[in-house]
Amino acid sequence: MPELIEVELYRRVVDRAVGRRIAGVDAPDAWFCKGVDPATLVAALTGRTLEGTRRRGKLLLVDTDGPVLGLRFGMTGRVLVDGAGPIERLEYSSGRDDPAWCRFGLRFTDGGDLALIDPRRLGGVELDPDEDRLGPDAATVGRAALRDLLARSQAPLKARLMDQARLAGVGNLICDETLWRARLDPARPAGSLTPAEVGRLHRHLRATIALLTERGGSHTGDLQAQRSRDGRCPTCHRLLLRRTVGGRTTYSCPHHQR
DNA sequence: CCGGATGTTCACCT
DNA sequence: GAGGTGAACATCCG
Repeated sequence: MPELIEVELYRRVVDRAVGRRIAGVDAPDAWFCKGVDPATLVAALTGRTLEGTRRRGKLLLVDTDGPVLGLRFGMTGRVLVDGAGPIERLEYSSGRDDPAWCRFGLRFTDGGDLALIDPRRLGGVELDPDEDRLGPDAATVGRAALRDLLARSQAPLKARLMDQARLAGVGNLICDETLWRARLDPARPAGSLTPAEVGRLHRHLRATIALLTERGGSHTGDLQAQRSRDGRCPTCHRLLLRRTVGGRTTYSCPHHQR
């Protein structure tokens, strides 16, 4: 699930726990603790109070009166506070809930808790993550900054937009939906966009993020509904082109996207 | 049974 | 240096 949109929903969930004090930490999976061993993580967080939450791209940051806790969700991670997640009616899970999938947890002194559930284990937790390894957040990036991060690059437009070090938060689904709405070919060299095209991309990037957030997730796009072999362009109903761009499966309309 | 999936990192090529 | 590819992680779904 997690792209920028989902992580923002998770941030609001974790925000419910701000002000609480950590009574205990569960870190049963050393592999899930990135750059720290579980014992160090437990010691660093126990007794701390949550002071606030932030998000940069797909990285969820939890400020405490001690270290900053970084939460990543990979492809299948989600977070629960006091057993509850975001108000998500389109949760795709088929009712599975294996306790072994809880990769990290906080117990609070008020009796509540936070749990990071991640079946595929592609997410992770980190202490004091290096936030500057990420580019500006895609939800708020300015037009000039977007222009600059695309300029002079021969890489495919899609690869550049999904390069988290240059622009943070855009995942495969948001990217395809945005480029379809902006009528831009994902394989175009990033640096080949005209100023008008950059403006269009900037407008559609923000509009698409806002729309999909309102609809409830990265998977609610119009193009997403056609993301299958015989998918067709929602606008002209021609068969969509399916190929790999920037290492990811990409759908686009060869008629509309240039 | 097989392939692919909303992500990231790293080794290894060109 | 810039890009590209494939592997790895573990599970579900078509």
